[in-house]
Parts: sequence; structure tokens; C-alpha cells
Amino acid sequence: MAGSVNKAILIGHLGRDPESRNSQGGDLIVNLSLATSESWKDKATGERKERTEWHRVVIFNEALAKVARDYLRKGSKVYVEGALQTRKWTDQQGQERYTTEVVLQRFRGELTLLDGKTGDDTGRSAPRENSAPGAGPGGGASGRGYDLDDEIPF
Amino acid sequence: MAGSVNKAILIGHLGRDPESRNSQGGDLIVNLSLATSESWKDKATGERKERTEWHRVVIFNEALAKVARDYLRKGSKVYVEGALQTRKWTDQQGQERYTTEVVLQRFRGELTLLDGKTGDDTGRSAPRENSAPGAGPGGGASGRGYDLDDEIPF
Amino acid sequence: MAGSVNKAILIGHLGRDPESRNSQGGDLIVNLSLATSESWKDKATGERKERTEWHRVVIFNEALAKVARDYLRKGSKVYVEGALQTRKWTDQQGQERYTTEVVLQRFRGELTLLDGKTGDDTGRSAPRENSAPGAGPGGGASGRGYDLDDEIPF
Amino acid sequence: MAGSVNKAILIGHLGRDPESRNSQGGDLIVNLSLATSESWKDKATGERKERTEWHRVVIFNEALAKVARDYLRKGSKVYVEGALQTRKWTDQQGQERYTTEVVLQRFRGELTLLDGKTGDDTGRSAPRENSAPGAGPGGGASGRGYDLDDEIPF
DNA sequence: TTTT
DNA sequence: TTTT
Repeated sequence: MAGSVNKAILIGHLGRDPESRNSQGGDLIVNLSLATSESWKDKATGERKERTEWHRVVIFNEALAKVARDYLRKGSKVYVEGALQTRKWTDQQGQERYTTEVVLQRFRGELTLLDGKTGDDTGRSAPRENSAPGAGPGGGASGRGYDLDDEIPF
Repeated sequence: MAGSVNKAILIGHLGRDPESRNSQGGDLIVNLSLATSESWKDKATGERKERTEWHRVVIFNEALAKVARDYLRKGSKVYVEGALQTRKWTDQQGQERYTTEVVLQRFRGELTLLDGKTGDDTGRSAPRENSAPGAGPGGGASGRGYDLDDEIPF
Repeated sequence: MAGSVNKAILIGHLGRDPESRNSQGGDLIVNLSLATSESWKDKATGERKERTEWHRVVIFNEALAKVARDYLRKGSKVYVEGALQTRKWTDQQGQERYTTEVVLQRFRGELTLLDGKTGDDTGRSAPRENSAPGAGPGGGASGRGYDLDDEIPF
Repeated sequence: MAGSVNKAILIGHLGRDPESRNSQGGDLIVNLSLATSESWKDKATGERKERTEWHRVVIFNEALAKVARDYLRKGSKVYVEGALQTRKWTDQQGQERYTTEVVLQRFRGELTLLDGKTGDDTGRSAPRENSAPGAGPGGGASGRGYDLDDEIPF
């Protein structure tokens, strides 16, 4: 038995372009840096205040990783649903460190684009089309190796 | 503008009794250590595997902090809803560290007890009744300083 | 004890302008008609299909009702969080009917505007400024009777 | 593009045993009747009040439908996550009616048992073991046609 | 450190 | 590092 639920639901903007890499097994993994912010008026001073929270999002879900890589960029507004996971690592001083991430595992999680600001736009970020390693002149839609109609959930 | 959402939804068990303290302003703050777990069968080896994730929960919401202090204990099963917040601190070596917590701010968040295992039970943990600092022999319900009917959401 | 959770989370677009009314006690109540849609490719025919779901949202939460009345209009994209509630009513034939709504009760629920398409825009819908019943020529911001800085969460 | 989210999250108790049937295509479909309740103290009268809300849950997700059929019964406490869907039907007077349900589609939704009150217990409800239509003396675990270790997520 |  |  587990009877557990572990779910994070975020809506925010990407602070930079998605970062893609491949696992040792060759699977695509995409990292997002996502900002959420809340603002309020300080009761004491009357000042308007804002707090921005930064979230690390890691996408192992294959279909959603492709969407993120190809259609998101710096500034994109997204809905993300995943699980909280705290990862232990060792820093350069040999000290144990912990990092908490929102993880979209295989066949799990959700990712939905909430604005039209995608990697296909002419924008301040490089287009996502050629961002896949090894995508040469013969690239493009058919070079992706998958059918857009199947893969894009938005 | 914000247009942001920052929400964590957890169902799990407390790994130890809630820890209560007071802010400099005298407000009650309660910390929970909450475990969620998922299990699956390894495709390759056929082994049953389990991964437990530990979450730090911090309750600033006054009514919910009292509920947590008085009615939860080690082993309690709870539903928790809060916001993700990453806090920076400095360790003893003077190094910057980060800790991510699920925070229930004033008037925000939710906490619901999902089993009957509360601090009022005769259990392996000390009853919650006397856990408030300074609660002497004359303590008990009326010593709480609040009306149970008003405060307990479950 | 209850140990219950009843929560609906929706992101979609308004099918028409918000509808405002007042309760017998004078409280503002706002109704939204919200569409969510999902699309997929039919495995058999290869056709692209889409299903739109319409949700009735009822806002009793005072601050959020004002936001909805003043800042949303037909086409606005919103995040809504409320509770499911099924209401019984009697139709003109004297038959019992049931309607399920997503309800934001007093001090409960969430509403976040996800695009810039508000009632202040020059758009196809009438501006929200003067939509409050009885708002005359002397209306406007100060006529609202509340401080925008306090009330608007986005 | 859709950019939609349609999600209901419920924790409550079953009002009766799950009801199983098969689609024309032979797929298992399970219906649950789920109660959530909230209680509060009436400010005016001081009375304690409670409101129970009943939800119709329909499970098309194959693995979760089997879990529901075999492990849930009247009184079981469950976490359910699905999408809101309103279905039109015609009553015996030929009148159009609408019913809103929480639907767990194929490969979608979540279902988690939150207590130990399952169909395997000796309880007031008939055990789920033999509830599948046509399950004869040769039934039981192996007769289920699936591996418990694979199917049961809790 | 929980739970099954 | 985002967004308003």
C-alpha cells in the first residue's frame, strides 16, 4: 500500500530557454527554469511588494520533453504538473547538497502552453527548430522523427 | 500582474511528531516531516521497488498550525496543500545552502487529517495535549485559548 | 471528522461576459461560463477531433467576484479553483433538475487572469467599468468603493 | 492549441459498492458514488452544520477500473483525480437532461485507496473477489487474468 | 523519520 | 533568469 499523493501544480514563465540533454540510454531530458510570482501590499508600509519563486522542472516524459524542447522558449507561459523530488549531490568541496525539483516521469505529469510565445515565433530567442543536436540542413518537421499531430497536446 | 499558480498537493504520513515554535512576533509555527512513497515492479529484474520522498512542511496559517500541533503526531496520515518555497541559509562552513519547503501561509493552504490517528489517541507518541510550551497541570481544552468548534476543520 | 477534499481546477476561456447579480443580502455574486477543450487524433479515421466542455462557475468570494466583474470578459483566459456543488431546482414542468457548478465560496477558491484580455481593453465586449448596477456618471475607480491595490490579485 | 486544464480532485467515501459493467467493445467501466462533506458552525445560530456532496465517478482507465472493482467497496476512503464531463441524456418524458461526472479516461486520472477498507476485508459488503460477472469456482487471483503486482498501485 |  |  502506499496511499500517497505527490503533486506540484505550477503556472509561470520560463526564465530562459529549455535545456535539452540525453540520458545515457539516449532518452531526451529537458530542464526548465520556471518563475512564479505573487504580489501584495505591505500592511505596515503600504508598499507594493513582490516575491518571485524559481522552480527547477525536469521532464523525463518523452512526449512532453519533445514539446518543451520544440515549442517553449524564454518567456513562455506554461502550466506544469509533476511530482516533488529531492536529489542528493556532492559539491566541489565534497559536501552533500540537496536540490528539490518538479519531475515529470515517463507517462506522468502534464505540460500545457498558455500563450502563443513558442519557439516558432520570431523572437529574441533562437528558434527551437535547430536546437536538437545534429539537426542539419535536411532537418525540419520530418527530421524530428515524430508526427506533430500525435505529439503536441496544445 | 502575476498570473501565477504555485501549489503542492501531498498525501502522506508524518515521520515524526509535529515541531512547534513561535515566531519573534509570537505567532505559532509548526513544522511537519511528511513522507510520500510510490512503488513499482522493476521491468528488468521483476523486483518490487519503493521510493520514499520526504517533504518539509511549514505552517504559518494560524488555525491550521493549531490543528497540526494538537491533533497530528508521528504516523498520522494527512492531506496538505501549500506553496513551494526555496529558502536560502548559511551552513556552519559559511556556505550558502537552499532548502525547498511546502509552505502554508497566513489564510492560505489546507490541512486535512485522513485517519483517526491523532494526538488524543493513546499511542506510541506522547499526547499533544501538553506539548504547548508552558502548558501546566491546569491546561487542557480550555487552556488552549480557542474554541475547538471553530478551529478544527476535520 | 470529515477528511474530505472537493476541488476543481480549470483553465479555459470565458464563452461570454461575466454575469453579475446581488444576493438578497446584497452580496455580489458572479457567474462565469468557462470552456475547456481537448483535442486528439482519432486512431481509426486519422481525423483531428476536439471536444469542448462547458463549466458553470459561481463566485461568492467577495474579492474574487469583484475581480471577475471588473476585469474579465468574453474570451478572457482564466485559472479557476473551486468546489463541485450540485444544485437541485424545479423546471417549468415541475420536474426536479440538477445542475453541477464549480463554486468559489466566501474566503475560498482562486481566480487568476492568464492573459491581458480584460474589461479595460478596447475590445468587442463592453468595458466592465460601468457594469455595476447603478454606476452613474460619477462612477469610475473611486466609485467602486474599494482600493484596487488591495483587491486585484493579478 | 488548447491551453486548457480540466481537473477534479476528490477525497471522500464510497456511498455504495462500485458498479461494474462492460462497454460494447468489452472494456470494463466502473462507476463510483463518492461523498465529500464539509462542516462548519453557523455564525447566527451557533449550530454545527454539515453538507454532504455526492459525486458520480466514471472509470474508463483500464488498470484503475480493475482496482476499483476488486479493492473498493461501500465505505472505502479514496483519492480520485479525473476530468469534469457533462453528459446529455433523455429522460422517460423525452426531456433533455444533463449529468456532470468526474471521468477517468484511458491512461488518464488517478485513484488511490486511503484506508484499509477493501473488498478483501471481511466487512458488511460482499467481497469483491467474485463480483465479476461469470466468475465461477475456478476464479480467484489467477482467474483475474492479470498480475496483481502489476496492477495495484496502492 | 512514515506507511503497507 | 521570467512576467506585469
